[in-house]
Parts: sequence; structure tokens; C-alpha cells
Amino acid sequence: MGADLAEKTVPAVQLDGVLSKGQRTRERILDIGFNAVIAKGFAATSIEELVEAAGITKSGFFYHFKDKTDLAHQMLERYFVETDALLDGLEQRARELSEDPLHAFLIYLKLYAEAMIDIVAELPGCIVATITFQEQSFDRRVAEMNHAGVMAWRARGRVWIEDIVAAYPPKTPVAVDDLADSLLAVTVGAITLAKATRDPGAVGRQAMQFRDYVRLLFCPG
Amino acid sequence: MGADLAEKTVPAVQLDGVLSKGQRTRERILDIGFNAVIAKGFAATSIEELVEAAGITKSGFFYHFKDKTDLAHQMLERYFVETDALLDGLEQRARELSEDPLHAFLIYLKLYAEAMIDIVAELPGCIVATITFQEQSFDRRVAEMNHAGVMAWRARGRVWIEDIVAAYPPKTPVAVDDLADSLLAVTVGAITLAKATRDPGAVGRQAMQFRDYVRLLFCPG
DNA sequence: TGTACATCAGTGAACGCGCGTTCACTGATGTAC
DNA sequence: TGTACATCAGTGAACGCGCGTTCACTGATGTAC
Repeated sequence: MGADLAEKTVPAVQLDGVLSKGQRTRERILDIGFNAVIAKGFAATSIEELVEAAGITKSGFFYHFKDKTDLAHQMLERYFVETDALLDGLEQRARELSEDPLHAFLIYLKLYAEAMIDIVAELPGCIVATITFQEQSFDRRVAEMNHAGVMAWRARGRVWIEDIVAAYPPKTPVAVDDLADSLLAVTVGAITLAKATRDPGAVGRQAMQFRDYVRLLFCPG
Repeated sequence: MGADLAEKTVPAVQLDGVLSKGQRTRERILDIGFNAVIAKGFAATSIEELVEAAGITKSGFFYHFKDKTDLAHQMLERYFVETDALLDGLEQRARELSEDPLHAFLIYLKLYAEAMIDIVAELPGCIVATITFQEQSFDRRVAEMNHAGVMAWRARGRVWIEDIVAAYPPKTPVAVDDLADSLLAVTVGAITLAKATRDPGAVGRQAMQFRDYVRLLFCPG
């Protein structure tokens, strides 16, 4: 209610990049939905609870989303775009700090671990895991989006590791694909572990341990 | 229907260790439920579909289970007991094959990877992950069971790795707890990855890669 | 500047379906005497 | 061996609640002339 009064003072002029009223509501529903789905799963999250939290009515929801599946589409879409941008940023920063592929990758893993600590602290879950383990609840398109998103992450690691392998002979024969997949696997697994053991710190530590592995594998001496 | 006729030929005498009719039905429901929950999640699995697949009526379900949550309890209970027995068997076999803790652990990891390949082939999922990411849908007891089960797995690895660390100085300083957790994290993560990328083989390969890490970390030379 | 119309961002009420759960009842099997 | 009762393993019908979805309507804001 206090929020309603505050809303009235928002200027009528619409600046570039500023979201319209409808877009803000839509984003709010996506935020609330994201948190709820991560906490309870998709089937257990009702439209009713989302609109109540968002302060609109159920019909308002259907103005923004065709149906419940459409919510899943838009949530996944936004998530992959945002996460990809985040990882792009980390990769760029890491490559700035070292032009050597191995050292840049080790810096990236450190930055990645730190970013994960922050993310897990405020959002203890993983929609990729949530969606993956509830695939059957969705239509084909959701499964495709999830598949495509994971494949893109995998591709990111692969080229990088190929560069490293070319420059530093690994101490043990290593499959580039599997090593690239490992970061993803460790992350998802660590988030699950962190929830199940109620130890959020596990995510950062597991990521750093993967970094140790990479160091052991490639660092001479 | 053919199955019904076959059932009639089952002898009336009840041997020791043989399940009664009711127990067999209960086990059948648990089997079907397990597969369904792994495929779609708990909330998306209806009692209706389970009893249809089991060939009984809905009221028959409630003869065996107090309510839907009771199904989750019994499923988890059975799963942890079975998995613990499986891992006990692998550990015992590994320790038979070498009395050195490191070599026995490496053998165990190989056996573990092979077992995972079989398990994933016929049951592509992981209830621990499924339950963990839908905790809010259940009552406190389910969360406690899941927590306790994961803690028991963690404990299994920890003592073993402590023995290894005592005998073989690790090349990199290593946290025993985190290393013990890694196998769990890698497994869960790899199962998620395998589903998302539609590559069931990933689970075995990730487990073997973890084994490489342990070898690199502890093996001299 | 005023008026007419269009679009935006919703509301409110209703609907029907499926889901979990209950309850009275029942045929088959087991046990006591 | 027969009879009486108890337990096992369910059936069948009903219920009510919540959920996703629809639809006619509406006030506020934007645009054209």
C-alpha cells in the first residue's frame, strides 16, 4: 500500500531504457516465479501465489503470459541470457589479466568461484537442475531451450581447454569435452550438495577444488 | 490381464523371505512411483497414474500409504537402504582387492563408475537431486531423511580419505571434507548434465575423471 | 487546446477439471476351537 | 473336518478444494486531427 503511494510519484516521462509499467510488472512476476520455482519446483508453484506476491490478480498474470508454460519459457530465456552475459564478463576480465590460456583459465575459475558464492548466497538453487529433473512437466520447447543453453556453456569451456592442451601437455591423457563438462557438473552437483547438507559454502569450495585439479593437470613441475 | 491369470498359479504356501501379496503390491507401487518421480518430479506425479500402472484403484493406494507424503517417505527410505548396501558391497570388494587405502579407493572409484553406468542406463535421474530441489513440497521429515542420507554418504568417503592422506602426502593441500563431498557432487552434477545434454555416458566418464584427480593428487611420481 | 479513438494494463467473476482424500463395504485368505 | 470369526487387500462412489484458464469489462495513458 505504501508502495502504491510511492508509485504515484514516478515521473510520467518515459526515458530510453526505462521499463514501462507493464514491463516492470512482468519482470517482477519473473523474479518472484524464479525464486519460487527454485525453492519448490515448477509444478508446486501456483500462479495464485505469484500474483499475490506481485500484488496483482490472476487475470493480470494472463495478460503478461499466455499460459503457465509461457512463464517457464520466459524464465529460462531470461536466465540463459543473463548467465551468458555474466560468464562473458568473467571470461573477458580473466583474459585481460593474462594472455596465457592456462593462467587466464585459472583466473576465470577463481572469479567464477567467487561469483557462485554470491549467487548461491541469495538464491540457493539451480533452475537448470530443476528444469532438467522435471522435463516431462513441460513441452518440447522448454526441453530444447534447456538443452541449447547447456550446450552453449559446454562450448564455452571446450575451445578454451583446447588452447590449454595445445600449450601445456596434460600429465594424464584427458578428454577435452569431459573436462569442459566438469565445471558444469561440479557446479550443479555442488549446489545440490549445498542444499542437502545445508552448507552454502560448499559451492565455492567445490569450484576451487576443480581449479586445483586443472592446476595439477596442466601446471609444469 | 494375462498377468492376472499368471498370478493365479502362484503357490499358496508362503516361504520365508517371499513377499506377501500386499507387500508385492506395495513394492510395485514404490517402483512405479520411483520412476515417475525421477522422470517428472513429485508434485507432477499423480496417485491416479501410479495406481493405473500398478493395476489397482486409488483406494488401494491408500490402503498401503497413509497419504502422498508417506509415499515419499517410503521411497526415500528404501532408496537409501538399497544404495547404502550397494556402496557397502563395492567398498568391501575394493578393500579385498588391495589393503592399501589409496589403491583400494581407486579400485572403488572404478567399480563405482561402472555401477553408475548401469544405474543411469535404466534410471536416468537422481531422487536426491529431485527431492533436494523440491524440499518445500514436503514435510520436515522428508527433508530430514534426505539430509541424513547425504550425510551418511559423506561420512563414508571421509574416513577413507583421511587414511589416504595419512599414508600419501597430497601434492596440493586438500580439505578432506570437500574431497569426500566431491564424489557426491560430481555424481549428481553428471547425472543432471547427462539428462540435459542427452549423453548418458557422461556419468561414468565424470566419475572416472574424478578418479584421475585422486590419482594425480596422491600418486607419487 | 479540445475531442475521439486506440492501446495498455489490468479487474472480477465464473468455470470445469483433476487431484488427494474419505468412507462404507467386500471377497479371499488365515486362525481358533 | 466343519464352523465362526478376524485380518488382508483391496473396491466404488463421492466429496471438496485448488488450480489453470477464459471472458466480458474498465480506468488510465497515448496518439491523431
